[in-house]
Amino acid sequence: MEVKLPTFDSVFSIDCVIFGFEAGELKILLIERNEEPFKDWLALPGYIVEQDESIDDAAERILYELTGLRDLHMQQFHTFGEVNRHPQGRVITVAYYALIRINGQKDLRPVTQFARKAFWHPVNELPKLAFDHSEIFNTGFNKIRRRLNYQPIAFELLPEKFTLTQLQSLYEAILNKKLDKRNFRKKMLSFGFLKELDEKQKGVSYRAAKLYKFDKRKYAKIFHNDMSIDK
Amino acid sequence: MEVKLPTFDSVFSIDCVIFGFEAGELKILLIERNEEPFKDWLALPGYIVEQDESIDDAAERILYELTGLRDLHMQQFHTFGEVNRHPQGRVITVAYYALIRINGQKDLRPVTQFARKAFWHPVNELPKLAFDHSEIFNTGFNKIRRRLNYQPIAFELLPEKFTLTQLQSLYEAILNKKLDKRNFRKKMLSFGFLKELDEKQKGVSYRAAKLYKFDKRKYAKIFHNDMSIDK
DNA sequence: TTTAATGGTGTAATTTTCACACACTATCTT
DNA sequence: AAGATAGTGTGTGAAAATTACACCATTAAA
Repeated sequence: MEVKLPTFDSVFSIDCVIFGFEAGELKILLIERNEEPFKDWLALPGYIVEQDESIDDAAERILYELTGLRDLHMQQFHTFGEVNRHPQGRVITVAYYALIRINGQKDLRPVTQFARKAFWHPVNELPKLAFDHSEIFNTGFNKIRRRLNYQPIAFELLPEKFTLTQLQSLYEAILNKKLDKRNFRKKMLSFGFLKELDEKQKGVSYRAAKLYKFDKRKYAKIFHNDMSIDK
Repeated sequence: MEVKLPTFDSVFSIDCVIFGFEAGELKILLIERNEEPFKDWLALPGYIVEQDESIDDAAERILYELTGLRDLHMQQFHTFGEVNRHPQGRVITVAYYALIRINGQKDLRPVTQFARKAFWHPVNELPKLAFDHSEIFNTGFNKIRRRLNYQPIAFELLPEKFTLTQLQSLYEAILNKKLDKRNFRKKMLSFGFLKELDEKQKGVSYRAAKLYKFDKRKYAKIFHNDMSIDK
């Protein structure tokens, strides 16, 4: 059974790679497509940009429509423009990423019929995705890995109050390697933008860890410049 | 006198920020436009992507048509998608950069009528450019400044054989600060990818400096991995 | 009270970064 | 040929950052 699809001329689209961290695992947000092409496939949340919206606005709108998530701070990271990346015609897509705390309460509700559902999936063992979305994901993952070194992106993935162990295991998940506990703590604390709280973890069946907060104001003061190389 | 211009729907374009280094100064390639809008203005080389070419291919073609330069290694660095960035309609542009040696011999010849001429202009004291090209330039300049720290891009700007002083002054031009000569040399040589030649500079009226080459193969061996943070 | 699980801590060796100044060489000028 | 000019080339010590490494402390559950 052949499905006849419309084709189109130049179209812009947006695709989103949204990272979350839950249960010690790094995850991304996927949707199950409800439309041809690639009906029933898993894909990154993505759709077509309208005439009268900037691409940044489009990214926010599209993510919301497909997943119900709003007000993330998304950043563009690459544009994919191979001729045949979309079977229906010429579609150039601008890829965005964001990092957010996964919030168990809020569930993910697509607003359009275009996605059947949206859900978190561990970044390890990702299935094959629609279009060139696997490649888009990989490019995005490499970007945030690099960016982790000079931007405070990890804190967007953790709850407001977190333990140093949680922070470390997030770094380990992103960088995909083990870090030394003592050195990690020493270094993180030396930056001076972590605020130690008077609270402790609750509900654990072992010694409770201290909680910390990321202090944006201190961070901004410390790093008005970048951390460049030489002198 | 009002000029009536066609408008268009979604269009992709490419704009190129091409860096060169000459006479101790960092320069970029500009064109003088010969078409409305912004006729007679200075602009980055840029034009519209065809239906049947990838954006990477388009970047090469467009740069060639507007400046006569070919076979550069261009890399995309950002996509600009504000709604009103182009007065004639919706144009989303993917910006590319490249770094090349300025070669006095070859002159710059636009192949299309769209550019009246193409020429090198120092990055300091840039005039106001057409469209949002000043912003595109700034974004690109910041990108290469950062990339200088982890990619061997400086060597693309120098002649094949160069002195350490030339290399240092290029770094200084990009980073816009003075570096210490002894520390710079020590560090550069410590990387191990500079090959010292038996030749010396010629035609200077002072002690001639040793010439060096960038050794791609050694570079590749040394940096198969990235230079990440911690352990 | 024991066990299981994780929290929390310090030091020494090594490497990297940084600040800093002067003698050398080639050419040009007089 | 002597001196001026202009850029080349080199080393060290202090300070800071990075790395490797192991054990006791605390809590809750069994």
